[in-house]
Amino acid sequence: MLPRGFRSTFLEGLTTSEIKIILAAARQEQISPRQVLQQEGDLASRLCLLVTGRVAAYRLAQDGCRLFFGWGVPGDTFGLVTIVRELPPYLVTIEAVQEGSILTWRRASCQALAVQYPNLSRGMNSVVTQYLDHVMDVLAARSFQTADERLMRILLKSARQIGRMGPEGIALDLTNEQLAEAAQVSLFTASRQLSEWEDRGILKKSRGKILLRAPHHFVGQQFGASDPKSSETP
Amino acid sequence: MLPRGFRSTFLEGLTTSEIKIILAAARQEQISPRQVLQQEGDLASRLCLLVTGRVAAYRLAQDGCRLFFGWGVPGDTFGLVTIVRELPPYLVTIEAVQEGSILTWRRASCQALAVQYPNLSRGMNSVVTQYLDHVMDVLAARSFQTADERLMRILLKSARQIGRMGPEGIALDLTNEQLAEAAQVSLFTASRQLSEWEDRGILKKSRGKILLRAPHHFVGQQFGASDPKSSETP
DNA sequence: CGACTGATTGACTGCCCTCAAATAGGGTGG
DNA sequence: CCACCCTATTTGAGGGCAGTCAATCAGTCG
Repeated sequence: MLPRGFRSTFLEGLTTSEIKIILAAARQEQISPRQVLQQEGDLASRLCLLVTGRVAAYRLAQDGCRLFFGWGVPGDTFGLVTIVRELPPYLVTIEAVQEGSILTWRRASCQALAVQYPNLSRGMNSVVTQYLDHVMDVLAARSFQTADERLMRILLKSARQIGRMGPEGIALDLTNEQLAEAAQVSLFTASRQLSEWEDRGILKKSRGKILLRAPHHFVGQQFGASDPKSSETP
Repeated sequence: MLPRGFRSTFLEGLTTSEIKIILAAARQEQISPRQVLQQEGDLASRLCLLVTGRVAAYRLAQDGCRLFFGWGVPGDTFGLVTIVRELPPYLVTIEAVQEGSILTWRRASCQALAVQYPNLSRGMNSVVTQYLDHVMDVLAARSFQTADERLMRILLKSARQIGRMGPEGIALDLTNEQLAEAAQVSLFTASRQLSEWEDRGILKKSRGKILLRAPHHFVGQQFGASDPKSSETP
């Protein structure tokens, strides 16, 4: 039911047999680009585990501007708000950006499972905590970093999350627009900065794709962006 | 042990007798201004419930700049990361800004309680989810609102959280500096804007205090800042 | 070979931060 | 009661980062 090598914070700490039971309670579903898995504000009725594919998490401002929070990759979970008591609305919109598949649990079902398996409950807690940490990082970046630094940050983060390792470097399937949105930078600023980096040989651009050449060369250089936790080298 | 009328998301859904048992496992402690209850990055060893007083939650940037996330008021809980599995670091620093008192649980103790009382586990989940929602709101404000709008947003939010109702309006114990930090605005921008609002009669300033006159007059006026959920009037 | 979407480039603008210097509160000690 | 100090606050001038706008260019797909 799950691909080989599948890892998920959500299921961490559970035994194989427990996982089997929990998965048995789920429904599998295919997803396609532009499909909305959950909509911010709708009543939270189900919890999703992304099995394959890629999704985007964002909020809509009143003027229609999207506030992007991050990508979701296999192993990530959405709609965790489902298990709190008062039938609350989803906090963010989740939209598929690639073909893929998800597992879903209905509200009652995952509440029951959470009570029965404390480790599942803890897993959910871990996931929400990770999201909290991540959003605080994004806020810190938005507050203290320049547009260029944020852009590099996103490039490196995306490389780790959705990059495909190749002989010439790490390939990313991202348009300038997606990159700009993720880095909270205007489309033009992104284009300019990427061009400059291309001139410097740091990366190579093509339509809808970025090739990061040997990112280890410039990780942790002047960009405090890579990973604040691991950059404290004693 | 708890003041009359004490409410906390953390303890919601628990019976009185359950609460009694859970509180019995806690240690009470007094806190004073500038005292740090937990430090970002330290290993999470205890969970705190604020009983009385006021605290601030923030992160430190590498250059020492503080990134303020919000106030904590009685009923709020901190260090929830304590209950995840891998003995992780605290996500934020919590610092007292007023005299007050807290209840604390040690790691092992609250993990055991969480397993025994699923409703406590759910309560923790609710709290973390609320924080996540809040931080996403702050990020949205930072991204889409002007300095003035953010300032007004903080004024209104603070009024609800820590305002004291009086005959002339709502009194807030906040310095310009605290306000500026919370709104992610420079001290000077804050001062200027507050002066303008004072001229318009919207508020009255004195050293370290703000008096909001009849805030219902300008809530939801040109400021999309008040409360995005309730401002969607059909 | 069009048509469409994605990307580029330059010029301009504006919000808001920075810096410097002055001003005012409010408590303290004489 | 007054002089004093420390901190909070004000005000103006100047500048820079990055966003907006408009127009053009390039790559892909039918």
